[in-house]
Amino acid sequence: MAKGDRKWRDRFRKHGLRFTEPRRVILEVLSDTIEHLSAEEIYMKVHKKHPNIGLTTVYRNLYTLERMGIVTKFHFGDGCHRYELIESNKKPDHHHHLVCTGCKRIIDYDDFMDEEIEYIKKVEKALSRKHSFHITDHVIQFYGICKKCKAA
Amino acid sequence: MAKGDRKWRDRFRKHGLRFTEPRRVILEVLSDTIEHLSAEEIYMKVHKKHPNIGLTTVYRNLYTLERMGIVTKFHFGDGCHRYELIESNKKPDHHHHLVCTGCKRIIDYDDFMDEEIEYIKKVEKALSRKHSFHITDHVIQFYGICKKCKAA
DNA sequence: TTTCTTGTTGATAATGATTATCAATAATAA
DNA sequence: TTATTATTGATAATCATTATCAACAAGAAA
Repeated sequence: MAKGDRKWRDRFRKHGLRFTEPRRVILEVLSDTIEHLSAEEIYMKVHKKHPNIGLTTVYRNLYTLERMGIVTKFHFGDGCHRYELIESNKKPDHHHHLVCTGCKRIIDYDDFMDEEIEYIKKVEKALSRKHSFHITDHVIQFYGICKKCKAA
Repeated sequence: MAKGDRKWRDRFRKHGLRFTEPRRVILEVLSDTIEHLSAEEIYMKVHKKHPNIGLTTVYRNLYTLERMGIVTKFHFGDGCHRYELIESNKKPDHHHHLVCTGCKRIIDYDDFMDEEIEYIKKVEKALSRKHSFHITDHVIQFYGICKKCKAA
């Protein structure tokens, strides 16, 4: 077992779960991409490496990984969910998404994160006071037209 | 035809569309609520007034209204889309949503809109320069636990 | 080791929201 | 009045996601 895998195994152990081959492969696929893959797309990449791993297993484990706080599930308005590894060495830790309504491409961006965090904090404080609402998460997404689609 | 209806009729006309009874009723339902109704929920309310209007018609017209810029479609992560009238006399023009992950209730809020607009503007400018991306819309949502669910 | 418990898997069927199809109908234009 | 075009409602189809369930495999207990 590779060194990185041992880490994963321990992480699963803590939740009383096992670090299986399908889980290893799914994490591998997610680690190797900067894209925002859907369950179906993940399944296809997984399938190339291990043709015996089924789609159900992919769905099931994406849910597991989500609960474990390892992946995040997004909805960009194209009829399916898309998944992203939270701790990826291919992406900035905290970032948001730019969705092109033309070609559906998704661009990560992480500018003005300080300003954003400042703004979010302010809102959180006000909301917890005004509505006694305890914020645990937020989603910020931008929609528009990318360079290519503008030219076309 | 009521005075308000004439306005709607003209608006549809401009798009080469007709202001029909199903459309009138759907708009009526949306105007009369502060909730964030799903297509199914809208259909049920519409159905009470006009039992002959079908679910398909509701879906179709919500799409039409969306394209016309009259309603906005949201996705709060509960497996369906929810619709809101853009120009409603029951809601502030610009607002965001607080989603309780416990009871799924959605709270509108419109605090700190100035700060937000300031922040958004900054991001828009930077993005258009950096990625030549032209932003047309954005989504900001907060997830957390509401008062009731916290107590329970 | 053997046995027992429990997590995991893959195939299949089921669900639920949304869309496509299509003939019938109603509104508008010619 | 007729021709055109938008609209409708019912039905079937689609697509992503979940539930079911028997077979299997890893780890714990004996």
